[in-house]
Amino acid sequence: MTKNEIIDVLEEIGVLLELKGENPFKIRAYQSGARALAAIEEAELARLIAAEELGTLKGFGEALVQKVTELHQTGRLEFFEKLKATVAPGLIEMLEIPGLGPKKIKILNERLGIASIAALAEACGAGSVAELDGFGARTQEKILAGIKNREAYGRRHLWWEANEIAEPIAKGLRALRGVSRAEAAGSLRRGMETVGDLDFIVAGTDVAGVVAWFTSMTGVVEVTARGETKASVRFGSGLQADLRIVPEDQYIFALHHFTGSKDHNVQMRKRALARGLSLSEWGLVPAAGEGTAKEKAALVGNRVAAKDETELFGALGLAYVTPELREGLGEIEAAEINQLPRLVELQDIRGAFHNHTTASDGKATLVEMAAAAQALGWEYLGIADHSKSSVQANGLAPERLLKQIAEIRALNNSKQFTTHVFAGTECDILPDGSLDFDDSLLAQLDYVVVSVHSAFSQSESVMTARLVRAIEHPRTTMLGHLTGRLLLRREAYAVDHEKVIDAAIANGVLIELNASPWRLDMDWRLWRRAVEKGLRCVINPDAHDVDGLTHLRAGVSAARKGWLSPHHVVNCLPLAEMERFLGLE
DNA sequence: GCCGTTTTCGGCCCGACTGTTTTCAGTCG
Repeated sequence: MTKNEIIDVLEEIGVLLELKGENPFKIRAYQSGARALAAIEEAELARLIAAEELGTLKGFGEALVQKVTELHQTGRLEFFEKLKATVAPGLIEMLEIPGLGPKKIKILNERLGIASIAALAEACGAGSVAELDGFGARTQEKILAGIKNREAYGRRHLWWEANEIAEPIAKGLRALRGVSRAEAAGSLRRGMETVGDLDFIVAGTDVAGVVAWFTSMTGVVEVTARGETKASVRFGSGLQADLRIVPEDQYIFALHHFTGSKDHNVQMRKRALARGLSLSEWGLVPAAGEGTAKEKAALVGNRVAAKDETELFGALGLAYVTPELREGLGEIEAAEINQLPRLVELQDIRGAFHNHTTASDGKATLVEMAAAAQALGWEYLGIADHSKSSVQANGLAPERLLKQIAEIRALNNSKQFTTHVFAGTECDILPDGSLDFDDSLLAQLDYVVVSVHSAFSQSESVMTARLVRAIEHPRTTMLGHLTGRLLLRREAYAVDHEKVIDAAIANGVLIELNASPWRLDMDWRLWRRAVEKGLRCVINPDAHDVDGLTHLRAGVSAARKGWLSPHHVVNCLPLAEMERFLGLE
């Protein structure tokens, strides 16, 4: 069994033990065992097991050593099988309902025989839940609402949409009396492609005023918690937002803590401990001595002061790590030796290539798009409307494309805009990997984007061969949206990323980082290794209207998560160099 | 279940909030 599969088993054991009402510290032992495994390499685990040295891992005693060894060697664990057989699967699902934890689920199961969400809903409807000790009418209502909302509200939200809500809230918080600093933390701040909820950290004194403002914002449909220093609200979209108010001198620690990620925080705390310090949301304090972390942090002079995150990282001997990199994927090691990359920024981008107009399925004309690009300060704008096979997108037949090329040349000659317009196409990759236009037509264009818009359900090997064939076409400049995924809506089609990346490198073809908030494709997790192997990136907004050009920002965010520097991203080149790159001199 | 001794048991992270209680247990992060 692989390391990740073993981690999953340990975590599931933790959940099952929770439902059985086991000793919480035993549960934690399994959870920390899973975390310890996550921190080591697959090969290291194999070596430790072979050398019978697994027990040297912190948190691994006799029981965990035996269980992990058994899983690794046989792929099974009798203890786990037996445990699973004693817990109804419906109980695990019930943990997803807010307000229900293992204790309450256990009572529901033992007293009312409830073993599924359906049975729970029924019991709530009949009023029998409210009659249980420790339950009441409010709890019963909350459970029912939780079941009802699970479908609609349980889902994640696009970064772009969440950010559009978060930005004005952060601004509003900062404008409040008694608030010195306020920021959105969490996965939103890390630039994750989707976010679960919003976290706002506020440094301030007028605590009651902040809570009152937060819970009465427009768009709030429900206040799910309201306390002195914390509050939670829900918007109509189902998006939840949490607020935390802390004293000014703890703000940086709270901001860092709630920005995460969990893996990053675990590594940071470990590093602090190795230096005799304890890092938490309250501060950075000596690890030894009496008292809780909060009490220690409250002692003036005890806490390491940090007025910004640069000082926080500095206190642990690290260069500043930008939030996008805080995924526990080597950023601490790089920060330790001051080898973090100079990441690409929105201001580095000089233009982009994958954009549509009213000629195909865009909502703005060529002139409107050019005007918008100029307003954004772009040196160049590439127009790549759909090709004829994309009938659903009003793809251009050869005559219409020729006409558009002439229009673009005329627009450039007119000097109406300082932004130069490149004539391109988003040419369909047909199911067999051939392109939708003849070579003679493609040769008249400044560049060619090739993309898949049909036959999504091909097998991985067929799809991979199809993409590779298109990449090998001599007229191909860049590959559009590698996997065709639509975040939260449509799965990626099956494709061997490695083979496609290798083919792109071998043929000098760019792979696009499609900046549409629904795509962000190719995924940021693949970029770091790909550019190390020699791939070059182009960040394209795939704009279908004037506003769509601003999606570039989401693409830059994803590029930063992929450790990309300006020299990896060709549309950081100024116009003259870009023309040379495209062979247009 | 793990750990570290004051070395085989007792402690293990904890603060905030809610709802049900009337002094606190359960949940959440």
